[in-house]
Amino acid sequence: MDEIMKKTKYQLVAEEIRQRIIKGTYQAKQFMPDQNALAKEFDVSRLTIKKALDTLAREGLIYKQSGLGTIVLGMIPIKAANDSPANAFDGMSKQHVGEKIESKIISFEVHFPDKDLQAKLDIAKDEPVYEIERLRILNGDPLILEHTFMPVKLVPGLNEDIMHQSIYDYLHHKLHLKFGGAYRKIRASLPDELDIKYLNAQKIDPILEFEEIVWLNNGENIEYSTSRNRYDKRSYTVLDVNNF
Amino acid sequence: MDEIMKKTKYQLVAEEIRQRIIKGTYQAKQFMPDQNALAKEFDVSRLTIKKALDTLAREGLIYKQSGLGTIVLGMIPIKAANDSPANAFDGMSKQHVGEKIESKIISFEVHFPDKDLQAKLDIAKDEPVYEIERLRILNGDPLILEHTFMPVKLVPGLNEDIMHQSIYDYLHHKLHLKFGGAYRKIRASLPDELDIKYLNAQKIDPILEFEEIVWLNNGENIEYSTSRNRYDKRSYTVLDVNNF
DNA sequence: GAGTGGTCTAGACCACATA
DNA sequence: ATGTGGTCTAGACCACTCT
Repeated sequence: MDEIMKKTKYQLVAEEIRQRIIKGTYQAKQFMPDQNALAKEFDVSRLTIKKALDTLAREGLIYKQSGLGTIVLGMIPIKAANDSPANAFDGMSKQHVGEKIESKIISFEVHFPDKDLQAKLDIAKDEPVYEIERLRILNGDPLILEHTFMPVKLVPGLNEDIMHQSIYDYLHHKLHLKFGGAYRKIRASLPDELDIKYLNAQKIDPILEFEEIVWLNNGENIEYSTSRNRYDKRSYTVLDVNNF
Repeated sequence: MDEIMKKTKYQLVAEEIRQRIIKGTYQAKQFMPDQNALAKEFDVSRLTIKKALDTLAREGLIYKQSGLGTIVLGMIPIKAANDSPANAFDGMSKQHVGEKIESKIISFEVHFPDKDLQAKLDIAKDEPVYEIERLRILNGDPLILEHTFMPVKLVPGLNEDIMHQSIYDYLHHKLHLKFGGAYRKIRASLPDELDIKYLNAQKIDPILEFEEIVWLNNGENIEYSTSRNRYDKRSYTVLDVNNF
């Protein structure tokens, strides 16, 4: 485990109900007990039950319908192991535990941001930024080519040693920064020279590209980056649920 | 407007605060008034304020940090007009109001599902399914090639006339079905013969592919589909926020 | 009409960040 | 120590779906 987290009541309730769904105590495509019954059983208020069910609904395990009841959805058949879940802030290391991750640094520069980058990072024109190109290698196979910009003032002491490991760990555990959120844009694109050189992409191999802005819990933008994935190695998943 | 919806208190509060952020009454990268002050001002309970702020946080307008306060994030610089938002259940028509949408039907068949499709739609092997291939054309340009499977029992009376218009409207307004949620998988892929023929894709043009399962509010799966987008025409956006 | 989930309140306590 | 947002309660009313 990463950190010891004190669980709240609704998290404990959610965990128990999740187990019941997985174990089949609550069958897929069937109604669960209603919120009042669950509140009585767990000896908590109905609102606490509702929060627990909200959590499970966001995971796609159940669907709540006002006036009707709560239906168990169960497992989703197109999920796969190499999907990156939509809400993943952890670095690659957390998504590929027990696998071998290497990083090759292609370039590492500092300069002033141009107009476009000033807007994306929301910084002044005289705020220096790091520009990093890094190749992430999973079990010996080139997987992602990252192109990252970060304000120097937010990431003091960044060096090649850190970049060979996990930048995420450095930000999180050494600098004690916390991520607030991220906005991602996903598209397909043609391979460029760098992709061909480093990702071993063929001239016609499409690239799955992510463009993203990440901000901290205090609202400052910490990163603007594009990352280019080999099309045959990665896909991305999103769960949309009504009424949230 | 599509439907007249009675707004709840927290939706009204959210709307007012959203306006204040847009108008600049609450400045980006600054703290908003705290929840108690807002509760007093709007004369509602603090929980109602919290629900309103949760809504805005999910939109990426603000970020809440326990022990600190609520920070206004403001507009996100990499958003663009042709992005499809992550939570879009509306058909294309709702996303492109005032633009000309046509549909060309490439094939329309009925048959029994194979093992794979039985799992994806969660139906028995003797439940007939529609199989539809449709080209969606926006303002004269081929945009999306859809390949859709739907159980016949859930969509009675489907015909070519409806498919030329909006299937979404037929499901929603004629059959009064309601979508519960969707699970989407996004990847880049190589163009196949159909893409080249109908999307006017070149042999090397990558395709942005969506694979999705959609379920109704009663938990039944209504659709399994793959849709293939011209890489230069569409991108997809996702907002991730911590603590939800 | 009966039963479901959604909203809302007033008040309480807790976890957390800053000073 | 103070103030923030997060959780939790008990009870109430509402909107919705099905019979």
